Amino acid sequence: MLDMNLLRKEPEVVRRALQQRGEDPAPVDVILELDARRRNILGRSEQLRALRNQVSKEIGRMADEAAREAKRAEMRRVGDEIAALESELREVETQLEARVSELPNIPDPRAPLGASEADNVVVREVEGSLPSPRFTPLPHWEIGTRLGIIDFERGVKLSGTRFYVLNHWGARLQRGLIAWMLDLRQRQGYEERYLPFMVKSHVIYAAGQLPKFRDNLYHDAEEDFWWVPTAEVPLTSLHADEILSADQLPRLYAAYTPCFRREKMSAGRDVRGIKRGHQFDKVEMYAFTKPEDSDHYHQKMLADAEETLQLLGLTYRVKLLCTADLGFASRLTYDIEVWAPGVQEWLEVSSVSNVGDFQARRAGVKFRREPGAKPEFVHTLNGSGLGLPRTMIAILENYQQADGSVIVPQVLRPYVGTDRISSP
RNA sequence: GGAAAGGUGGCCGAGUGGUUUAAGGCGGCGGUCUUGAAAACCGCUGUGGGGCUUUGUCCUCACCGUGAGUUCGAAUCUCACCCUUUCCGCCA
Repeated sequence: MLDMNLLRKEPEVVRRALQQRGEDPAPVDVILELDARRRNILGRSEQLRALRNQVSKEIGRMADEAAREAKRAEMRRVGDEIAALESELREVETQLEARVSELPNIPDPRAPLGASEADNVVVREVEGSLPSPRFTPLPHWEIGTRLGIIDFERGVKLSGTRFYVLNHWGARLQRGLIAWMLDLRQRQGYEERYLPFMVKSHVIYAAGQLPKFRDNLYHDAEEDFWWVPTAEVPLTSLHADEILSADQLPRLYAAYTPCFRREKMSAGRDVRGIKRGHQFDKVEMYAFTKPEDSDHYHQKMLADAEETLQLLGLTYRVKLLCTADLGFASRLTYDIEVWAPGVQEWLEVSSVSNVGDFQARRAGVKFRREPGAKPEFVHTLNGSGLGLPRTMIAILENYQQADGSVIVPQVLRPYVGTDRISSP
């Protein structure tokens, strides 16, 4: 949610932001109009309320019954007027909020200007430690099927397209990765949280997934429950409507959750393999910081995500997203892509974003610099650390051997329980 | 799913239609006293919206779980809902 004061005082900043994102700036004018109407109606209704409050007190003290009844009749009319104004006010406020809540965040000036994802900027490429193979690497769906660790057919039997079953070492590899990543996050200073996988609609809203991205979410038809599309959603509201003290900041969290996405936007894309499923696992990093510290923790979070790939020995690159590719809530985002030689593709395994106060404003997360000081909104940051299926793809494809087996990366061996996967 | 009790400020807790401008206490902050601290005493101490010939120790509105209603006036009365706790039932 953008600050209404910013919209009033510097509407051109918001218009420019929308243009940079490739969106229509027209809603800004609609919003300013609604805001002016809101304040006009509010002023009139409050004046009448003040009058009624005052006269009501007088009525309570009056002795003369005739005068009393006259005042009562007068206040009945005032009451009707207030009711009319307030129903008008509610309508305007509903529209205003709907419009403002659909505005995306203002891009950071450091986000490169661009028209599409083609304008994202590669800021660094880091070579992994693995020797290049002397054979043509297979894609992970071949490796997984041959080893019997990924069962696409039974996934489809149970739940249809974009689902799969992991068998034995496949399941253990994923579970080991999750446990290892959570332990790594802890060493890096993040506190682990186990979270609800279904949340109320206000929680989805606070993270910025509603109202705009309703189509990509699974929703329980009978109750007000939404399946989380990422742990970022419940983490955003972990401190909703709280005022933290300055010494409680920063708060760094890590959480494992499955993620559920309808993928309506990418129907027919990436249907092969495990790259894009309706259900996938992820370890997420999240931070609440003072505004002046968010840049620092953005860099830390990026470095922490990168360390994951370094420890796995994988080749990756870091991209700075251009204004057109930036997520709805984000001001500045780095994507980390890992090289997968089987599918011959850079796979996005992490997205690390500084959201500024955008989500904090929606969720109502504030802090006080010192006792008695006026509460301010915190900044929030989120980063994948990492998405599991794509990390699995990278491991299977990079660590595959000529004989069809897959070496388990050194750091994962205690977690997975084997050095090499050569059969189910 | 059934029954009962309950939901008031950071916390505890009083408050059944108008001196409530939400008592009182705890906690927090500041001060007096003290070499320092404690104790004692004094003062301050919620959030959000709106306004401006005075940006202020300013004016005003809203908020006592949520929403609707009754009333000139609601924390207080009515209705619906939500949540919490305890017990019973079912259950991993």
